Amino acid sequence: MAKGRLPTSPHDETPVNRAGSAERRHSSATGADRTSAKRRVTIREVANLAQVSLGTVSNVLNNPTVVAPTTRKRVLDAIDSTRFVRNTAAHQLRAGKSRTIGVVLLDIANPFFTEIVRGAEHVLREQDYVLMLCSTDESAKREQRYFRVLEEHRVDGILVCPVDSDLESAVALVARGIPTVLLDRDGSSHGLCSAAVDDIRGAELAADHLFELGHQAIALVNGPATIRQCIDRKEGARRSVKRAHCCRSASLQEIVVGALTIDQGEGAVAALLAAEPRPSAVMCANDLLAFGVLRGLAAAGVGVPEEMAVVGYDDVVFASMLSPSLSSVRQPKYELGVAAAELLLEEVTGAPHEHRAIRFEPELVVRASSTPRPVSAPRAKRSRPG
Amino acid sequence: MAKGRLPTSPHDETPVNRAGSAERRHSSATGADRTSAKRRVTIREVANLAQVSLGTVSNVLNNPTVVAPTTRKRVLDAIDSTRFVRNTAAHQLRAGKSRTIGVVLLDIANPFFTEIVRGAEHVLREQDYVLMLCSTDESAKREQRYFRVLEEHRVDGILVCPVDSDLESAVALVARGIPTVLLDRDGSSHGLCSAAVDDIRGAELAADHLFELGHQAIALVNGPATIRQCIDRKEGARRSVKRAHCCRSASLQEIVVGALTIDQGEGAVAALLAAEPRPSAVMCANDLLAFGVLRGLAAAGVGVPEEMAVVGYDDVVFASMLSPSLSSVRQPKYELGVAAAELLLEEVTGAPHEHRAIRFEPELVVRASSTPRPVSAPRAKRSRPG
DNA sequence: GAAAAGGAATGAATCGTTTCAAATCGGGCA
DNA sequence: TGCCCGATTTGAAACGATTCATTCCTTTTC
Repeated sequence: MAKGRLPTSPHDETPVNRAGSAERRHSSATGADRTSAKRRVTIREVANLAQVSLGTVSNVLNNPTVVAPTTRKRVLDAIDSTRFVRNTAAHQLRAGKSRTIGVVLLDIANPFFTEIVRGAEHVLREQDYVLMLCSTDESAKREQRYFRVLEEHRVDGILVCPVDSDLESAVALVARGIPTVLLDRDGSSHGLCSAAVDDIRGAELAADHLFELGHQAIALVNGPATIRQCIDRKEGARRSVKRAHCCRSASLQEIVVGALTIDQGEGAVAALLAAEPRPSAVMCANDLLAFGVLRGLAAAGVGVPEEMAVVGYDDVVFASMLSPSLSSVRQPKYELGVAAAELLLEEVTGAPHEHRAIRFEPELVVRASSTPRPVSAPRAKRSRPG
Repeated sequence: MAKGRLPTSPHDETPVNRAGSAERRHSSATGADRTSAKRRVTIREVANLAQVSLGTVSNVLNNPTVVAPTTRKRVLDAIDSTRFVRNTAAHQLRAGKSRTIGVVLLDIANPFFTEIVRGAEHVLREQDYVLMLCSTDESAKREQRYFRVLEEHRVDGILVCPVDSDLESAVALVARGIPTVLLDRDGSSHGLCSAAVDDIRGAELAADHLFELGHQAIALVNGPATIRQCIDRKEGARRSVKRAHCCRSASLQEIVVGALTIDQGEGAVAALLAAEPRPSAVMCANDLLAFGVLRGLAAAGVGVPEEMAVVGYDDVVFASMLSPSLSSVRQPKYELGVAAAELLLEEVTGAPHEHRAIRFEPELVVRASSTPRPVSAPRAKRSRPG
C-alpha cells in the first residue's frame, strides 16, 4: 500500500547526501493489539450500567439541567467507569453539526499563514471546534479536491485563502450552503465575509518608500496573476509609479515567478539583474520571495542595499533577523486569523449576522535592506519598536 | 457568542500601535441564505432518480466492479445531476473508518514542524486521508484535550510529538486502540512506532564542533526537561564535554527556558552573559531559540562569532539566511514526516506490520555563526553544498 | 425442457447518537 | 381519596450511509 519511494520535498530541492535511516523492529506482535482493540463503548452500555434509558444519558451529555441531580451523578459515574467517549460521527449524523472547521490556505510552510492559523485556532478552540488544515500550494486543482473532502466531512464552515483571483470557488461553497469566510482577501464585491488587509495600499507604501529614497527604476518580483494578492500589490506599485512619475523619471518592471516561495525568489534574480534599465531597488510580493532574492543577490555578489534595495511583504517574524534585515510591509496576521474566525463563528452559530468585510491597514517597517547606505552603521538595532 | 476582546498573540508580545480595522457591511441579508441552505442530497434521492435501490448506489460508490456497466453509468449520471456528496459521518458510522488522521505537534509556527507536516501530508493525501492539525504549544493539558477530541472524532490514527518525556500519553492512546506513531521521538522503549533522529548524536556533533574550535566554556540554552528532545540534546552535550575534558578544561552550563521559542531565546541572553565562567560559545536546543539568542546578542552588542559562537538545532530553512548565518544540526524533516506517515498507514490499513522505530542520522551544517573569525571574510557564501 | 449456475439488484438491518411525544412519578390541593 | 400538574424519564423513530442474505434473471448444461 504505502509507496516504497520517498517523495522528495519541494522545499529541499538539493537533497545532498541524504542521511541514511535505520530501522529497529520491536518484539511486540502485530495482530495482537489489533484484535484486542476492544469494541468501543456506546451510550447504551452507559445507560445499562447507570440503570437509565438512552435518552437520559443523552440528556446528561447535552442538556444536563433537565435531569435530576442524583440521576445525573449516577450517569456521570457510569461514563467515567466505562471510559465512554462520544462518537462524533453519530452525533453529527443526527444533530447535523460536526464542530469542525476547514482551513484552506496557500502554503503551510509560510510563517505568514501559520500566524493566521494561530489566531483562528485560538478563537475556535475555545468553542470546541477542531481545525482541518489544508495547504493548496497554490494549485487550483488541489483546492478543489480539498473543498470536496471538507464538504464530505460536513465541516461547519471554511476559512479560505483562495488560489484564483475570481472568487468563484468560494462563491460556489456558499452556494452549496457552507458558511465561508475569506482570509487575506476582500470579499465585499461578491457578498462574502472576509478579513483582509488593503494590499493596494500596502504596495503603495512600499513603492513610495523606494521612490522617496531616490530610486527611479524599481522592479516588482511578483507571483502568478491568478492570485489576488499579486494583482493588488502590482496595482499599488503602479499607482505609486504614476504619482512619482510626475516629478521625475520613474519606472516599474515586473518579474513574474511561478509561486511565492524562497526558491522562486532566488530564481528571479537572474532576470532582475538582466533587466533594462537595471533597477536599483526591488519590491517583492511576499517575504519568502524577498528571502530568496536576498539569497540570490548575495550569491551574485550584489550589495544590499547599496547596489540594490529590497523590500518584502508580510513582515513575517524572521524578516527582522535576516542579513541584512528586511524592510517589509507588516500585516496584522494573528488579528487577521482572529477576525476571520469570529466572523465565521457568527455565521456558523446562526447569530444575527450581516456579511461583512473587515479590513486592516498595512504598515511599512523600514529596516536595513532599504536604508540609504549608512556607511559606517552601528550594529543593526532591533527594528521592532518597544 | 464571539468574544469581543482580541486575544493577543503569544508571538507578537509588543503590539505596537495596532493597526486599526474597518468594517464594511454588505447589503445581503442574513437569514436569507441560511434558510435557503437546501437540505443535503442523500443516496436515496440518487437511487430514486437512477431507478435503482440504495444498495446499488452504495455499490457504485464502493464496489464499482460488481454493478453492470449500464447501471453504473445511470447511477453516476444521477450522482452528477443531483450534485450528491457523500456524507462522511454516515459512512464512518457504518463502515468504521473516518479517513482522518490527527497530527499533534508542539508548535505549528516552528518551520521544523511545518516541514514534517508537508512530508506526512504528501503521503496521506495520496490515500485520501485528511489531516486534523493540532498545536499543543508544549502544554500537556492542551495535548490531553486534543487527544480527547481526536478520539471523539474516531480518527483512524494519530501522529504525535508528545509534550512529556515519559511516553504515557502516547501509550494510553495505543491502549485505547488508536494506532499511533511518534514523531521526532524514539518509541522503541515502549513498543511504539516512531520516526526520529538521534538527538544525542546530534548534540554531540554540535558540542564536539565547538570544542574542536577551541572553546572551553560552552553553554546550552535548553527547553523544559519534560521534553524528550531537550533531555537527549543535553545528554549529547554532556557526553561531548566528558570526552573533551580528558585533554583540556571543558565546561558546560545549562540555561533552561520555558519554551522553545524566539522570545524565550532572546530572554536567555541575560543569563548567558552573566554566567561564570563566561561561555565563549552557546548551543541551543532548537533553531528558534538560537534565533532569539542571536537577536539578544546583537542587542547587547556582543559579536558573533568573535565573542560568542552560536549553534542551533533543526536547520530550518531560515537558518542559512540569518545575520550571521546560523550553524545548525540538520534533521531530515520532510523525510521524517514521510516515514512516520507510511508507518501509520501500515498500522491503519492493517497491513502486516511490526512496530518499529525508524531512526535518521543528524548532520552538522557549519556556517558563519560558529566559523572561527574569518577576519576579512569575503561576502558570506551560500553554505548549502551544491 | 428442466435444473443448475452465476451475475445483478434488492431492501431490511445496522452503526451510535439525538429528538420528542408519551408515559410515569410524586406531591399539592380540593 | 381523587385529580391535576410539573418535573423526570422513557423508548421508538430518525440521521445517511454500508452490509449481506435473498430474490430475480439469464445462460449454460445435460
